[in-house]
Amino acid sequence: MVTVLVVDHEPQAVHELRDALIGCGHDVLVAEDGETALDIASSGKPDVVVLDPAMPDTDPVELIADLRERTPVPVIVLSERPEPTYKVSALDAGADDYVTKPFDLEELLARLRAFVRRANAEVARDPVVIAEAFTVDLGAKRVYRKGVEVHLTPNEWAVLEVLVRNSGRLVSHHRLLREVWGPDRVGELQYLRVYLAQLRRKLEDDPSRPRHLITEPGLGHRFEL
Amino acid sequence: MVTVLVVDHEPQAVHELRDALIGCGHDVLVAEDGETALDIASSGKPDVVVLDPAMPDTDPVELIADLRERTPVPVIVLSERPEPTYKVSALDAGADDYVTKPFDLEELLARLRAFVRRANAEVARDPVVIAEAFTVDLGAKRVYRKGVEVHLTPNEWAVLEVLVRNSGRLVSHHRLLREVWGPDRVGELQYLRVYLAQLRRKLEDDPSRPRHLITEPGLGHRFEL
DNA sequence: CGTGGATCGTAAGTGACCCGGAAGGTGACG
DNA sequence: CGTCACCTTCCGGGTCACTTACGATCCACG
Repeated sequence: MVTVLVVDHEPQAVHELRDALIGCGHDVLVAEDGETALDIASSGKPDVVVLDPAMPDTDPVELIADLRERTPVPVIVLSERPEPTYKVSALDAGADDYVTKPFDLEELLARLRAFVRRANAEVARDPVVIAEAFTVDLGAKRVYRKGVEVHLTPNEWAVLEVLVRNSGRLVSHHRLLREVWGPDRVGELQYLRVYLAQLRRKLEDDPSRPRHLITEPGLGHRFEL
Repeated sequence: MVTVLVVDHEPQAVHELRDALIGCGHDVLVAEDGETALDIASSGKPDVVVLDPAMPDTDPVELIADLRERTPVPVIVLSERPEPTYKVSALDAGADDYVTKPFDLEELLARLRAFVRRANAEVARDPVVIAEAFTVDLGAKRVYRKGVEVHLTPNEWAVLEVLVRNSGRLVSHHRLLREVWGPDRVGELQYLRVYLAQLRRKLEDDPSRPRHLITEPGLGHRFEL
């Protein structure tokens, strides 16, 4: 299963591309502006990003550079502009490929496959994370503590999963809320306090002095091995 | 230094490409048939292969597959044939990119850079900046000094991040204030003095004679490795 | 050489905000 | 009707951002 993030401001183009990709058995995420694209991409879910640089309020070259800074995910630029100088600046900003519209869908898919093949050759992801106090099986969606399974509610699991998939990295309040509760609740900081407290109570040896589920005041949270 | 293996049967095309690449400071190896190409590529020297599939006695798709079997080096196909089916079969055989002749030299060079960059990026995933007195992990948003983590407040981190991401370059007061505090507070120079002082106290060996966090009087600040 | 102004560095104080903990209300579901 | 998960509210304690004040340094100019 390949997860593709489509970044495009044109709803019709998004739908065409989306349907085509889903039809080929891919999983598709959509971002209609640069901000959302950065959030989703740095969540680590997409295996590849397909980007249409024609977006209002967003400098595409800057967006590519921002993406590249946060995540190693391959970026394919899909543009109407065939000028070589444009291609060069996009590629130098950190894009991995540049396809000119109108494009052949089969070709785009082949290029996608080429990148995914390359990414898979690099690392086989280990879906089981073993911390000092507990073990998380991301594939089976289960958590064990001292050998016995701990039951987590759906929200608790969602929070833990985001943190563990970004092990060691800081996850902002904003991003955590967006990924678990959706973009409408990004202001509800209290949710995070409640669920982090519940996770600590269930998983940490000393919930009042957490070893793995760390809060960085004012910034976000971090899962520490 | 990037070493490029040019695989082409046409001597004139080889020379043009060769001169252009050398002119840009690259090192160039040449193979005029598939056999030689496989030999050179599996020697491990080339960082990237540029392949013209128009060769007698050699099936280009098979050649690509053979290359891919022996070495992970990226392969860029450079062909006169723009038909998508051709591109698809080349990409699926293991090619990493497909450029149609006539091609723009700048574009080809940019695509080369993209592959080389990616190859190098595999080693250094998270951007980590190591200064003499301390280490900054931009991905994890953490700072270490003499091996132990130093806690930074959100504002302290924001200032440090902007400076480190522009390592060596001068960042104006105006820009620093805008990026950390927003466009409404670009006049509050005192903020910068306070937070720079705090950062120096936490990170520099001799805060009163800073080695890394430099003030350029009247202009702005600079992070020096 | 002396003086004044501008810029910089340092040190506190204070109010606002953020965090953790606890607990109650609500709706879904069996 | 009981249970479970989710959301919401309240509160005490601690941290941090911003402010003010003052001394140091540098430079221009008389």
